[in-house]
Amino acid sequence: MSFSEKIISWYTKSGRILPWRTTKDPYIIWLSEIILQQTRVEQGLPYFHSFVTKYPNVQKFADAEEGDILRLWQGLGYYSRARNMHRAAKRVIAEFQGNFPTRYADVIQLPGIGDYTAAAISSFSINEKQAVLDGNVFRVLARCFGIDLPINSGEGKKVFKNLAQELISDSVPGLHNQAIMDFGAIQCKPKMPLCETCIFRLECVAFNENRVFELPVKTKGKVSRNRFFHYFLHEKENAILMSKRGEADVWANLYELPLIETENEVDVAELMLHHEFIRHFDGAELLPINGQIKHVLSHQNIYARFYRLENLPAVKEKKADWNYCLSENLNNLAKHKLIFSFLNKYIS
DNA sequence: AACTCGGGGTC
DNA sequence: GACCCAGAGTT
Repeated sequence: MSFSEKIISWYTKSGRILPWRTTKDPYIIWLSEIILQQTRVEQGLPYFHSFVTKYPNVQKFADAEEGDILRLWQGLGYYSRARNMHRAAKRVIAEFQGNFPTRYADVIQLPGIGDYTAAAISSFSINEKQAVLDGNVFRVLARCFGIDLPINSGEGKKVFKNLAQELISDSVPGLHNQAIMDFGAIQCKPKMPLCETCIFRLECVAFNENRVFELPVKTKGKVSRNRFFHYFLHEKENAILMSKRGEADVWANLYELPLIETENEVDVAELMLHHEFIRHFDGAELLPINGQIKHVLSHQNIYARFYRLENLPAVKEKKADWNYCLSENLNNLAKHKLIFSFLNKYIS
């Protein structure tokens, strides 16, 4: 039996049953694939259901407001995925007459769709022979074939891509892609892989050379930087002063509370002397609401503190991105996790 | 090639 | 705390 036949045989017995696997509709497949980028199946599942329900076809998606899409995406992270999806949907309407493309060469042109997602959509929808290369495939191939090239290097990506494309089934490439990814997720897991019951025990290079825990190899990236955020809760007549973030930084376009960022940790007295604080909130009392909250992102550690602004008759200089939002309308705004966790806890 | 972009699970 | 997850876009 070939590698492909073996892995498909494993999959038909032990694979997962997932809602997007029962369709050939490229739009539904696209929805699931974007949601699952760098996201666990269990984390993405509820979002998949809400998106399919609210936007059952690409026309509905294209017609939506970006704010509504972001709000539905709220809490999932990597928010540029949602914005790119909106742009992609509009282009499907304009350039493909609303028919979501299926060919690799077509879908890879759309924003938010790279090599992995193009291979997934084209192989799942029309069985185009395009091997997917995701974290699971890297791991399975690195171990089975004993490849120690870093998976995040240019050479490594090329070698793994060629190998994956060599191994893929001629007759059922879509099934093969599903199978190898499920195999990586369930059997050939990053930690505690199930080698004792593995169908590749006899030929797996890593297993036979006792190198399972060394593979795959990945070169380390830069260490996270630390940032210190100070958020201000200012309530006025059942409304809360909210701020919309810009395009450049994390959480682009999402709503939060007015923010002052400092280079280092500062206490309340220092914060009240900060030039931005004086510019906007001079004269107000500052009541710390909680201690320091550490919010970890993949590339930065955010140390956040929240303060209540008291006895502030009016904000002196209101930034353009600041607006009062009635508390009953807070749910209409797409907020990032740090903020909606805070609001859920401290605002009734 | 290196950096940036979230949030959550596992060990 | 370190690593990983159905990766992609920008510099």
